[in-house]
Amino acid sequence: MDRQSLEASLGEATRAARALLGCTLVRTTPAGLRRARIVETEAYPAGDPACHAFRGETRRNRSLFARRGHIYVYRIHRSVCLNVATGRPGYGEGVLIRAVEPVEGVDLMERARTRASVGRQMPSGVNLTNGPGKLCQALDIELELDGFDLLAARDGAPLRVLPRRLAPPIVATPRIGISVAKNELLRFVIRDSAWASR
DNA sequence: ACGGAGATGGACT
DNA sequence: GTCCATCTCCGTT
Repeated sequence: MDRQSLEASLGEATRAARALLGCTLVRTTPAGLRRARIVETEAYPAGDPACHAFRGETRRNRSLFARRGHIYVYRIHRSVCLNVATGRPGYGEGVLIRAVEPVEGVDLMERARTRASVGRQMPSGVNLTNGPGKLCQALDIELELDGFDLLAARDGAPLRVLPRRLAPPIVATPRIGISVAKNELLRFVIRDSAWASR
């Protein structure tokens, strides 16, 4: 099977996970503006047992079934994770954003991470955003943003994604932290990025 | 009402 | 590598 038909069989999520690499997340809060480049993603296609939508739609995973571009934000232990839905309505699938590279508003990110890490070592450098929970802390992404439509967002919206100029070099690896479908190459990283999680 | 699981992060050995 | 903090949702009672 060639790569195109393989990706087609895995759904839109895989293409989107690659396409999001190099794009810029723009976060606007009363505190100011933060920008960060996406350097690591994971695809969770429809029909994948590791996908939160695998067992059908529930109140929690509702946003994964929304139209392409809606975000699915959920809590895991003490962390919050950010996903972008990629399917047509009724197809639960999406992309987990696993790491970003700070571009603007680093001071705000440091403050947000420090606030969320009271009593622990102050996060800095790559440690600011090199994990799915860390980037949500740094960008103040909370559960309230669950269901927000990224693609309808305009200038000044709480969260936007801006297209990249050039397609970056990409490395595919197995996904991290899951208990099923561990061997699928559905984690995508910008090659040699220092800002990836591992 | 209750128990368990979870796409994690941080501290520590 | 190991441990565990601490929360939400979900399936079952």
